[in-house]
Amino acid sequence: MNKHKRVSLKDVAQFAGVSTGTVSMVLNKNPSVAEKTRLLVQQAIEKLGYVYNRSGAQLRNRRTGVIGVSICNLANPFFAEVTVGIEEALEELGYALILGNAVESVTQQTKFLNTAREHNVEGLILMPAIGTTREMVEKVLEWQIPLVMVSRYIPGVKSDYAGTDNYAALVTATEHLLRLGHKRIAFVGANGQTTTGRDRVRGYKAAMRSAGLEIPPGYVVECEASREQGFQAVKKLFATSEAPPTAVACFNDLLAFGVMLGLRSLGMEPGRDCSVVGVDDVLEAALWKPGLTTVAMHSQTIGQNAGKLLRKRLSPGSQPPEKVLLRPELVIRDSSSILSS
Amino acid sequence: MNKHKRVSLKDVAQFAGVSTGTVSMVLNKNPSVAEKTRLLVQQAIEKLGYVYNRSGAQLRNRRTGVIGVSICNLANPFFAEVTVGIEEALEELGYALILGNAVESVTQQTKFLNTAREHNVEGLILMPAIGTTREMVEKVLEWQIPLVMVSRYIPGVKSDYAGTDNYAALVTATEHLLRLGHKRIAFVGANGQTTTGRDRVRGYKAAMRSAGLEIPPGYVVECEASREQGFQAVKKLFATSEAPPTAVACFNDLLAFGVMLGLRSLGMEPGRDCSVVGVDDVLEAALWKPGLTTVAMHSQTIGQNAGKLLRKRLSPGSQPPEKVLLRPELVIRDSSSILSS
DNA sequence: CAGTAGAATTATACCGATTCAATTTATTGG
DNA sequence: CCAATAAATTGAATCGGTATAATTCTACTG
Repeated sequence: MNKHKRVSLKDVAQFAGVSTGTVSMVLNKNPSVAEKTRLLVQQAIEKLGYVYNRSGAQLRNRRTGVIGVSICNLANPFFAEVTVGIEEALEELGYALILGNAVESVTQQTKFLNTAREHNVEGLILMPAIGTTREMVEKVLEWQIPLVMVSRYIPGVKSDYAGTDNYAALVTATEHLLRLGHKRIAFVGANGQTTTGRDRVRGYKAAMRSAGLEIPPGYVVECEASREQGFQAVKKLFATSEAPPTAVACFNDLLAFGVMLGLRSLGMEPGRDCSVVGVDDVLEAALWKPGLTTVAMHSQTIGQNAGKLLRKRLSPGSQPPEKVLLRPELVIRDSSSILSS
Repeated sequence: MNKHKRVSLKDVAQFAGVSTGTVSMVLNKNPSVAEKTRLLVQQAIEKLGYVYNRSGAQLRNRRTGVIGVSICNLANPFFAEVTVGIEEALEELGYALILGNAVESVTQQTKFLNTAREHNVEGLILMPAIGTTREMVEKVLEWQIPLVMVSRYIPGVKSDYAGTDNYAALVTATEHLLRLGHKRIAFVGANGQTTTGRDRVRGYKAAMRSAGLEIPPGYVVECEASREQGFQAVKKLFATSEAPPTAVACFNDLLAFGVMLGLRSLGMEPGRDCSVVGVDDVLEAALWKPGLTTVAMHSQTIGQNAGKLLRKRLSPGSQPPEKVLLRPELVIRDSSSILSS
């Protein structure tokens, strides 16, 4: 109502004829306030159009109700989906998210983490950007702010972690192709920059090895996880190898999309002439033609788990760091099929 | 360094042997502090490991350095990209973003906007969720917090707005097809739930009308924006109409991909037997065979513009609300061609 | 060298809520 | 009906900065 000066708790108290302490208790649903006065205060709040001011509160009682979330790359649908899960889990508990997009730059990431600290976040969720070192994270841990790492981890760092088993994901994907009779299986998207990348390549190699298969040279294509790079990778794969692969396991769905498009541009039909398997099961995967066979990483659930871990960490009593690893799940669609010939 | 009690500005002042006011001035880069004392204070800050506490500051000087961003649906890559742009523009100015994902629910949206207000955000950026009414937005405007709407708008609401001209996008797309000689042009993906949807259909219809063409019944297909729906839409389009279209303008690229696949499944080659045009210019568009002719909407730039508008609105002096509409840009590839026959 | 403009610094009230010991009011048992 | 106890309320100190008026320190002029 009032145009110029914001209504403060003091104004409400005055209007209702009680003390500020009482109003505060009403706002915090303190049971030791009489029903009669509670109503009185509530009416005053209504009447004056009072808006709770967290700045005042948080100064006194260190609780800001804010969580910092550092995202390695928000433009990547996978991490966007993880973020959705985090938001969902924490919003429910009344927390607000302050969010930073590192765009895979540790400088940006550090800058954001420092800002978050100044804003007195009660907890931090970190999807480490490429190049994040153990030292960096340990410095943050010294701040004594509850920290949960998500999706990627940093070896040796003692902290909560939520993710999906990347190693198992590529074992699953590769074994699926093996079961369909494929033997010449390539891997597109090798990338040693993150744990995610390293674990996935390891999974692929392990599955091939335990099937007793050699990986021909050139079958492991290093590249970034984008559609274009997948598109390029296929060309390389089919141009140079004497014996072209009959199936391609990809680092993630984005790459798989690129690979499928690349196959088409070479006159091959994905799923028929060459099987393609992705990882992530982003929303789009089901909408492709052919539908992409992929390994669901449950991005949104990862986010929710991160939220839950943080919630545990925020409540009093200190437990040792916990790692919550989801089991990846094979989703069979039409981009993979039995090897014919 | 200190383990238990956080170092405050007062501690720094004491250690450096100056007053709190001086320390505050150093922190705020106030030029009227002597170089000598500035260094002294800086050293003390370093030594004690002081961390700036915004809670204290914002209480006094109403500046929180926080902007609230309400996203209609973060899982949608288009809006995620817009968010990236917003982050980029505001992070640069030292603002932190508090973020809410409405998931297309006005209840969630309202809840978030209220929280943001309690957190004393200095500005709000709103991508309205489906079902947002004029009344809702006008209530927010009454809060006197600078507000910028993005991508979608609410007719009749007086506020800053950043987006790309959706009407022009479909005029451009349709006129491109008309120039190629097409007359029987269908539209796939009509959807009246958002201004985006309504404006695009309007653009298509206007272009057809000003070319003096009637739109045959069944030529405007209502459906959701997914590949699968595009795939289905084509079948409907070619099954029921006596005179099948020679070109299809689509609500967005995703649908266009579905349409292209649908055409193939009917034995037609997109770009040769039927032209297809999309909207958005997602990364994939260039990789398809044939490359998708589309209208670039520059999602990230929209976000940056929103950030810039807000920055203007935050600086003193009140101008009338401003609408920044990007000009969509036609990107011609191979999915559209001259009408032969 | 006095006088003074200007630069640098300080002291203190203040922002808006919370907290908790102290006080007032209500309730109950004898 | 009073004392004892429980319930409800109050008031002032407090959190950590910032603003500003007042003050001290410098440097320069005539």
